[in-house]
Amino acid sequence: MQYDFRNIEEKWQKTWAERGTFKADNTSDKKKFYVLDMFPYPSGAGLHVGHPLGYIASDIYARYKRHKGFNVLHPMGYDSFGLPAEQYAIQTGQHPKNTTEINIEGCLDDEGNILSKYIDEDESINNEALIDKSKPVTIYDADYRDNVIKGYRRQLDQLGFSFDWSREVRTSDPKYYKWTQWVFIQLFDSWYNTDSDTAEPIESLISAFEKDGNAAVKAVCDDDTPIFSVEEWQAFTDREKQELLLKYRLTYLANADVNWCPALGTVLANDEIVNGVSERGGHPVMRKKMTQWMMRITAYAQRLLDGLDTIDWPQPLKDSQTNWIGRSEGASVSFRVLPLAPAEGGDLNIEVFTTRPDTIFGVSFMTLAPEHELVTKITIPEQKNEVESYIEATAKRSERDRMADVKSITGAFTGAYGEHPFTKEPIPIWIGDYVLAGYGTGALMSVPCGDQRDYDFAKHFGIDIPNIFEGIDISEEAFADKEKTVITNSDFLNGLPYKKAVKKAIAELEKLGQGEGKINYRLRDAVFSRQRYWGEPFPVYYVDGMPQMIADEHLPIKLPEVEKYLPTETGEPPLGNATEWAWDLKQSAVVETKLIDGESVFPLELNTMPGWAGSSQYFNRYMDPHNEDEIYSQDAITYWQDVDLYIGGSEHATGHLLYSRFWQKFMFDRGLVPVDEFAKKLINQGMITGTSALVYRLRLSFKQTDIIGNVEEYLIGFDRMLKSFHSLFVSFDYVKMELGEKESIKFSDNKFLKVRDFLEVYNSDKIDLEIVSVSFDKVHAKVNLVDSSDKLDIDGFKNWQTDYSYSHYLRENGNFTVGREVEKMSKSKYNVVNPDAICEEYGADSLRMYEMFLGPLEQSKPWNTAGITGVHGFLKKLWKLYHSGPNGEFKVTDINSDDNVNGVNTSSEPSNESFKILHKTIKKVEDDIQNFSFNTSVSTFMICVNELTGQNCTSREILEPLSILISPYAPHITEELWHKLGHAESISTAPFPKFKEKYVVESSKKYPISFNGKMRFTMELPLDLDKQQIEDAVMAHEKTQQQLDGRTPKKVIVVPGKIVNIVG
RNA sequence: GCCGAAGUGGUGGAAUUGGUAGACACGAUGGAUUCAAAAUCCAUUGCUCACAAGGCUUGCGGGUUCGAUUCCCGCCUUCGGUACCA
Repeated sequence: MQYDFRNIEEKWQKTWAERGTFKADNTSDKKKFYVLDMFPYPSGAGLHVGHPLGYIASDIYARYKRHKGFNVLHPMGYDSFGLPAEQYAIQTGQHPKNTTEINIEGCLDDEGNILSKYIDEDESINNEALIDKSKPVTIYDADYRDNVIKGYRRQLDQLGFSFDWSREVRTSDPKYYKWTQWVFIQLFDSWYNTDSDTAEPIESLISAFEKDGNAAVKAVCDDDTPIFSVEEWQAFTDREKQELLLKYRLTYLANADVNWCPALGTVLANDEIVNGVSERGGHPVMRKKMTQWMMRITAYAQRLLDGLDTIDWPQPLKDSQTNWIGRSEGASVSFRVLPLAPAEGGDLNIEVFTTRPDTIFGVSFMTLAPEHELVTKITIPEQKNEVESYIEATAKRSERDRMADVKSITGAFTGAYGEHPFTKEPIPIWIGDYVLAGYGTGALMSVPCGDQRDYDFAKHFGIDIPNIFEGIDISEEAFADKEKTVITNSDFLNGLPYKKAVKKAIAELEKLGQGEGKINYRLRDAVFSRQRYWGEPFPVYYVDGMPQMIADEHLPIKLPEVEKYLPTETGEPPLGNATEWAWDLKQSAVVETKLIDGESVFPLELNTMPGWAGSSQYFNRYMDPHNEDEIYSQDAITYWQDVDLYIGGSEHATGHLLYSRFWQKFMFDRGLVPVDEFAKKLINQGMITGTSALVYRLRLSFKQTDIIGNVEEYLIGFDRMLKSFHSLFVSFDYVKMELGEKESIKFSDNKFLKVRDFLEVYNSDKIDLEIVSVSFDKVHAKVNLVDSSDKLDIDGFKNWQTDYSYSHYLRENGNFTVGREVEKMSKSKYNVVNPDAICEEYGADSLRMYEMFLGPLEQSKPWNTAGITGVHGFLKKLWKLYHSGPNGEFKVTDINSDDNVNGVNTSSEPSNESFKILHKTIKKVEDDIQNFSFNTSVSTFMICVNELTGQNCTSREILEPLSILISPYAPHITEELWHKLGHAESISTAPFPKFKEKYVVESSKKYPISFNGKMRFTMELPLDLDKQQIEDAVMAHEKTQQQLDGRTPKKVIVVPGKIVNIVG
C-alpha cells in the first residue's frame, strides 16, 4: 500500500471538523492551556509559505499539550481592518467589506471550482476574485485556478491545524468591534490616580473636584492643566468642566503632529515617506498639527516597564519595549527668557529636561526643536527670515531622517537669550532639528563639553565650549563618562563627582523654584485617530465641539456607507463623505447628516480607530467570542485567565504588544480581567525569506569611434545592438567559472570562448564594433521553473515571459543553470512559494515537517522547495515501517498475538535496541518541544525511523508510542496509522509516551583521546572506571605511545564520561 | 544614527553545561534495478595534497583555557525595528 497523503489528509480534516475534535470547552476538570497565534491580516495575495511557520509551531505545541492531558484553547481569527483593502477600494470602488470577505472565504466551491457569482456574462472571471488583477482571465484559461483567490480559511484548513474555528473573530465584524468601541468608552470614562497607582472611574475624580478642587488630586493629566478650587469648579460652565475632564481621561482629544500630505489629502506613515515626499506620487509632505484622539499610555509607563520582569518573553523584545518606554532620571529646569526678546517677552519660560543637571554650569546655549511653540514668540525681527526658512526646511524632513542624520549639522539663531538660573548670564537660544518636538519638552540646555551632539553644534556655529570637567581635555571631543566626572568651574558644585553633583544641583534648583528632580519617559501618548475609512468608527458625537460617548446599549455604531473612500474636498476623513452619519439623541440612532441641527441631531466623529485597536483585546474575546451581553463572561475569563503561549513576529514588539499590555493593565485596574499581563510566554518566529532564481543575460560593452575621432565606450543590451536575435542568456555555471568573483571582464582576457564562438556563428558579419568587456544582467525567473539542481526549464521560461521566446540560451555541459540569491519573498521577485502547491504535491504533513526542519523557529531562514523531498521521503519510510507485510500490507505484531505464519508464531518482544531508540527519541523530542527546538525533533524522528527500519521492527509496543510522538508534527499520517492500529478515538488525546531511563543506560563510552586538544583516536572503555583507571588504560594503548613518540606527557586531563586530553 | 538578531561544507542546518566540529537532510558523483523513465536501494562527498601520512577549517584580528562554534575584547558584513504597513 502506497502512502496516499491526498486521501488521508482530506479524510481526517473532514473527520476532525465533523466531530469537532478540537473544540475547547469553557468548563473542564482538566488544566487549561491557551496557545495563541497572532491573527493574520487577510490579504488578497493569500498565504505564502512564510505565514504558517508560527502557526505550525503553535499547533505542534497545542497538540503536544493535549497529549499531556490539558484542555487546550487554540483559536484563530482575522485582523480584518487595514489599509490594503482600503487602497483597493479607492482604486476600484469595491467595498472593503466585500474584498475582505473574499480574501477570507475565497471564490471556490468545495470541488475547487470558481463560484458562479464571480463569473461574468462573457465567461470572464470577475476582477475581485483574481489575485493578479492586471490582466483578464476566463474560465477557459487552463490554469485560471492559480490566479483565483482561494481564501485564508481554505488555505489554513488544508494545513491540518487544530484550531477551534467555532471561536473565530474578525475585527471588522460589527459584533466584534462593538466591544472595541466599548473598551474605548471605558477608557474615556477613566482617569489615572497616581496615589493608588490605578485607573479609576471618572466619577471619583469629579467628586474629588467637587470636594476640594484639583490641587490635591494626584493624577496623570495634560501638562497645561490649571489649578482650580472647589468654588472655581462649581462656577465653571458645563463645557469648561468637560474641557477640564478631557485633560484627565485615559483617552482624550489633543493636537498632535502628523505627516500631512496636502496633495493626497491624507496623513502618511513614516515609511510611506521617502526623501520628504510621499512614496505614492512623490507629493510634498509637511508636519502638521491635527486634533486627534490620544491614548494616555504614558500613565502606565512605569508599570509597563515593571511588568516586563514578570513575563517570559524574549529578551530582545523586552529590550525594545524598555528602550521604547525610555525611562531616564534627571531634572526639569526652567530658563527665563530675557525680556530683551521682543513682543510678548518678559514672562516666558523654557522648560527643559536634562539627565545631567550636574553639568548646568557648562550650558553655553539652548536648542529648541524648530516646532517648539515658543520659537515664533521669541525670535527677533532680524532673525525672522532665517528662522522661518529653517523651520520650513525641517518640516519636510521625517523624524527618522532627523534622528539618523548625525553628520549634517544645521540650525538657526533666534536672536533671543535665556537666563542662566544660577549665573544669571544670558544664554543664546538656537533652534536645531536634532531636537525632536515630541521628545522630552522639545528643548535642550546644551552642554557642549559633555554631549557630542551639542559639541558638534557649538563647533559648527562658533559657540563657546566652557569646560567644567576637572583634568579633562575637551579640545577634540565632548566628555560623557559619568563615572570619571569631577565637576569644576561650577560654583557650589566644584569638586563633586557625578552623583553628588546631580543631587546638589537639583536641591539648589528647587530652592530657586526653577527646577526639580524628574523622571522622564521617551514614551509618548499614542495617537488613536486615523483619517481612514476601513477601521472601527468611534462611538462619539460632538455637541458644541465637545465629544460625547454614545451609551453602551446603542453599540455597535456601524461604519456608514460612502460613495468614495477618499478624503473629502475640504480635507476631512472619508467618513465625511457619508450622507448618513449623524447622531439623533431622541431616537438614539444614526441618521442623515443633513439633519444635523445642534439641538437633538449632532455630527459623529469622522476619524476611525487605528489597526491596533482591534487586536488589543482579541485574546480575551476568544474566551467567549459570541457573548452579546458582555465582552466575555466572568466565568470564561476566570477559567482561561491568560495566554500561556503566544507565538508571533518580533515586528510587533513596540506596536501591538505594547498597546495590548497597556489595555490589559487598564482592564485589570477596572476589574475586568484577573491578571495584568495577558501572555505569560511569548516566542518570536523568524521570517522565511525567498530564494530568488536569477538568469544571466549577456551585456557587452563596445568601443565606437565617431566621425570627429572621439572614442566612446558604452554598455548596451546585446539585443539592442544586434537585430538578428534577442537576448543571449548564459548558464550560471559557465558565468561563474569564467567570471569568478568579478563583475565584468575584459574581452581581451580570452575568456568566454563559447560566447565568442556563438557570436561568430550567428553574427560575425553584423559586428562592426570593437567589444571591450563582458558583463551580465540578472533577470528574475519564477522559482518554480527551476529544479532542485538549479536547472532552468527553458521552455517554461519562454512561455512565462514571451519577450524571451526568441532569446538564445548558452548551456554548459548540456545544462542551463541559474544563480541563487536570498531576498524577501515578494511578487516582484517571483520567489513567492504558495503552500497550496506544496500541499498538492507533497501533502500538508510534509509541508509542516519541512517548515520545522528548515531551522530554528526564531531565526530568519531562506525557503528552498527542493529540500522538501527529504522530509517527504521520511514520511514514506514511516509509512513503510507500518506496512512491512506482503505487498506492503499494514503489519504490526503484538506480544501475545496468536498470529501464525506458516506455523511460526510471529509475536515478538521488541528488541532492546528498539526500546533504546524509542526512548532516546521520547526524551529528545520532549526536550525539544519544551525548548521550541522543532527542527532537531524532525532529525531525531528520521534517525529513529531509519534505525527501526534497519531492525525490521514491527512491534505494537514500539510503533504505537512512535506514532503519538510524531503526531503533533504530522497529524494526518499518524491519525491514519493510529486508526489502523485499531483505535476508534482520535490520536490527538492519546497520552504522550513516558520516557524510561532504564532503556537508554549505557555501560561503556567511546572516549575521544586528544593530544594537545586535538582528537587523534577513540577508545571504548567501561563507564564505571575512575580517573586513574582511565588514564592507565589510555597510556597503555599503543596509539598513545605512537602519538607521544617517546615524549613524557606533562599532564593528562581525564573527564570521566567525556574526554581524555594528553598535554605534552 | 540608535536598538536588536545572525554569520559553521556547494545549500538548509547540528553540536542542550567549554569536551570527538559538520548529526539529519538537500545537492553532486559513481553504481544497482528498469526496454526506458519515475520511484527505490547502495557507496562516496568540508578544504588541501596523486594516494597515504599529514596540514588547514565555525565572518576577520587578538585574548583566556589542557581544550573555544561556545567565554572576553576589537573590527567587518547581512537582516529586522525605529511611533499611521500589518
